[in-house]
Amino acid sequence: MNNVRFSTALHILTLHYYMKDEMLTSEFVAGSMNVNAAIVRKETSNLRKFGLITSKEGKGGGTTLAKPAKDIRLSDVYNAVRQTSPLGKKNVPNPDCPVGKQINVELDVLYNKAEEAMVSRLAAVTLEAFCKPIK
Amino acid sequence: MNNVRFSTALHILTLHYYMKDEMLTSEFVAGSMNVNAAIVRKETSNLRKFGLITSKEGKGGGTTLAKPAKDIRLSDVYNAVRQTSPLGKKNVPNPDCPVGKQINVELDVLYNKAEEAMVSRLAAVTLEAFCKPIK
DNA sequence: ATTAACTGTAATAATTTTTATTACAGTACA
DNA sequence: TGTACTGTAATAAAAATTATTACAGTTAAT
Repeated sequence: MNNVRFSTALHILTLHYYMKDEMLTSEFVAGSMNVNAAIVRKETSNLRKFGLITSKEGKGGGTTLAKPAKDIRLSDVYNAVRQTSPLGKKNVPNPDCPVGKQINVELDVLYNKAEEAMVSRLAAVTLEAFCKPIK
Repeated sequence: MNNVRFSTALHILTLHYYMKDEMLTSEFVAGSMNVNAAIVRKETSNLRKFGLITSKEGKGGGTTLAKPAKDIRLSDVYNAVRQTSPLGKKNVPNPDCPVGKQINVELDVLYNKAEEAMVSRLAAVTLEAFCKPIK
């Protein structure tokens, strides 16, 4: 998961916080971020599926926060964009080797513990708290 | 950092633990892992730089653990292979937007906190503890 | 001293992942 | 009925990751 999605999603949400309850277009958001508007739409669409954004189609449409920033935790954002483990991918080892045969089970357990620790830390931060220093 | 390096490094170390103090060749390790021997050598070479492996060149050479498995923490392994943040990359936002101008500073702070939480969790596990269940 | 079996490392090719671009159907407002 | 949006898919471009090949340098054994 070496991509820009968490950063992108959080930028989108932060911008919405900054702009109060204004409806924002993907074009506008893309401008703040220097990325393509289609990418913003793809991500807002995803965030909507996770209940963080509401969107309105058609003329005068756009997106807003689905709930108060104090009720959005950064772990929610993480879960919305999460693809693979933060510790990376696993090999497909040789099953004829005792270590190769068993290691991925242990790695799964470990990866889960490590990720959980990180996610707990993210859960301790609300969108509001994150946005506060940005004036 | 969506790669296989942490998994690879931990596999290498686990195999050494499993094989006691035997000197292992990159060919042997690669066989357990279904990867190329040159990749194993690249990683053992890196682990050596971080003091986790000792290696011996020439005929009869190979690698061994540099210290007892109980003295190796999985955070050491993480630090040896770490490249980018586990939360991914950041955008290069528009500096003419107030949010775009400030967000990366806040993201840096957040990314560091999140990563630290994960690394602390890894530090709580020794190589020995990780390897124990692998018979 | 020569050969064989290793590590270390670099160059480069192949593959996979990520991001950008383009296009257009569908929706809503004026 | 036109205009301004979102949603989404297809595809191209770029970047990151992994595999392969090659070979110099080292050590041990004969």
